[in-house]
Amino acid sequence: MRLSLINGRKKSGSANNNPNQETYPQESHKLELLSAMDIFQDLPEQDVEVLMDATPMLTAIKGTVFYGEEDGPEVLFLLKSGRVKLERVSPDGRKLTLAIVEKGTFFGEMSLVGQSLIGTQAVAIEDSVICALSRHDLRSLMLENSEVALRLIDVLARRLQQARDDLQEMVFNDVTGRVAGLLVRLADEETGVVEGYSHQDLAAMVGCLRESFTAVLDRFRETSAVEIGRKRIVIVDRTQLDKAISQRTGSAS
Amino acid sequence: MRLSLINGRKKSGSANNNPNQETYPQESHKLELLSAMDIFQDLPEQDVEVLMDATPMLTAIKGTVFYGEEDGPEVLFLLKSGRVKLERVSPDGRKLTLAIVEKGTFFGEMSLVGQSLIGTQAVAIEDSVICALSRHDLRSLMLENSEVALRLIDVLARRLQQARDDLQEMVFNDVTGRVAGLLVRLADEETGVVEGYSHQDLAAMVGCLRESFTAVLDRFRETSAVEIGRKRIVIVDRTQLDKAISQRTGSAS
DNA sequence: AAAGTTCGGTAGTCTTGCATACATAACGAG
DNA sequence: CTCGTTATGTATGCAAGACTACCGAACTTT
Repeated sequence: MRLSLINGRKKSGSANNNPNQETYPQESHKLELLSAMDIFQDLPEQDVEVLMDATPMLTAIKGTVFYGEEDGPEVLFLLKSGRVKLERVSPDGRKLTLAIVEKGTFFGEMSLVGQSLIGTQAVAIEDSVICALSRHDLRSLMLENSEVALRLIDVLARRLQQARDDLQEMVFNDVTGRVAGLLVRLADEETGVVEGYSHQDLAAMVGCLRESFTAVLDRFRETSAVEIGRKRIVIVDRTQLDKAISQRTGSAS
Repeated sequence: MRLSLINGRKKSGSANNNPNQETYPQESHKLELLSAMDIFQDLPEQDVEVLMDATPMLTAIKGTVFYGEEDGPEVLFLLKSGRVKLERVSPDGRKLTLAIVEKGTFFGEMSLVGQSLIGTQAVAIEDSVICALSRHDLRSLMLENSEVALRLIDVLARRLQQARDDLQEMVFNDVTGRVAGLLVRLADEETGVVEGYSHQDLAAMVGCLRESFTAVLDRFRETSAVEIGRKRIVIVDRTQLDKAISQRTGSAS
């Protein structure tokens, strides 16, 4: 399925390759963190400072479900650092991962509409620092700073396109094709490595059973398309994966 | 699946119950039509007039694929009257209906991003009158009128939620559940009538074969949950449909 | 009214992937 | 180093639904 990483802005302001090095947030970090947000790029620094005072900051450690157990407040979450997974849970406990949110961008957009993220859970998959911007504050921010609104629209439009791509892939492709697509999308461009996800995690992204995922993966291994390690998959022959994808999809995006 | 009608604003300004009565658009209509758009509600009338001059108007007769054969211009479409279906087509010809757009709202939002509606076709399912607003014009409009941007954000956020709901329903529900959900959503509140869609159309909305749809529908008929006519389905016992939906989904929305 | 086209009903085969049930291995905390 | 936990490998029955192949009825176009 077309599930993709929801990226913040590309150019990473400063070099932070040691996510674990970062400790609990301090006021001094806030300014830097906020101005790194994708939707605040055009915002003058002084406005960011004002914003800073209005947004409480919280830290979620890896594995925490920090939103979604029950209806939360109407706020837009700003992910400063770390990574967050948005997922839906069926009554019988199956899970579907809708998206993975990377640092520098927002989530919880339903708060914009006055509804909270219905039925959606937000889970930190890495230690994360998150701001909560109230609906009201965001609204007045956007009224005064149209550029922020335009950025937001831009991002929302992309995500809508993305969500529809996901749906399309779910309908037109079988599990094999979806798994292939997922691997290609998750893999590191250079090395072809997909790391940090269990089969369970990956299965929740393509909407199938863990067993089915394992089986598909194993078929790829037999044909030497991939190599498998614990929580680690390496794409060896990408052409095979590509072929599996375009079986029925054609190609697209 | 959760596929829903994308509605314009509820209160229909004037009484137009005779869509077929309406002929080709005249300048005199334009003002009225434009101010009925959901995203232009807060716009002062004079601004609407300016806008009016900038937007070419076109008419698409029922059945026309007026966008998507090849990449079109980067515009936001404003649907003045009629109805439009957004669909994806797989290389082997299968179709998936993403959404049905009703009059008074927009579509083609991807154009804002510089990506077109990739792989998406827009088909008029009723004779429709459509405006095309250029990316540039929309942008300047929003910069001067933040309320328009806010409305747009509101609508986009809802659609994103909707698209994710669709995805969830596709993954968690079987065809029976999806069909039940679709019927309930499409049916007239009062009468329970779903009219104007062929089995083929409906199958494309839940992402299954026409034959499968017919089979499911027939099972509902056997248990007297629905009555069937040509291009017409009447929900008789809604509780049965509801039961089929919540089999695995729980409920949601 | 004749021909063509869309619509809907049915039936049988075959594949996919779900559901279930274990088994084994790697890891991590004590 | 041991025990509990997490991650992964495998196997098998079974049902849903895709795919294929028709057939007749209703509509519509000329």
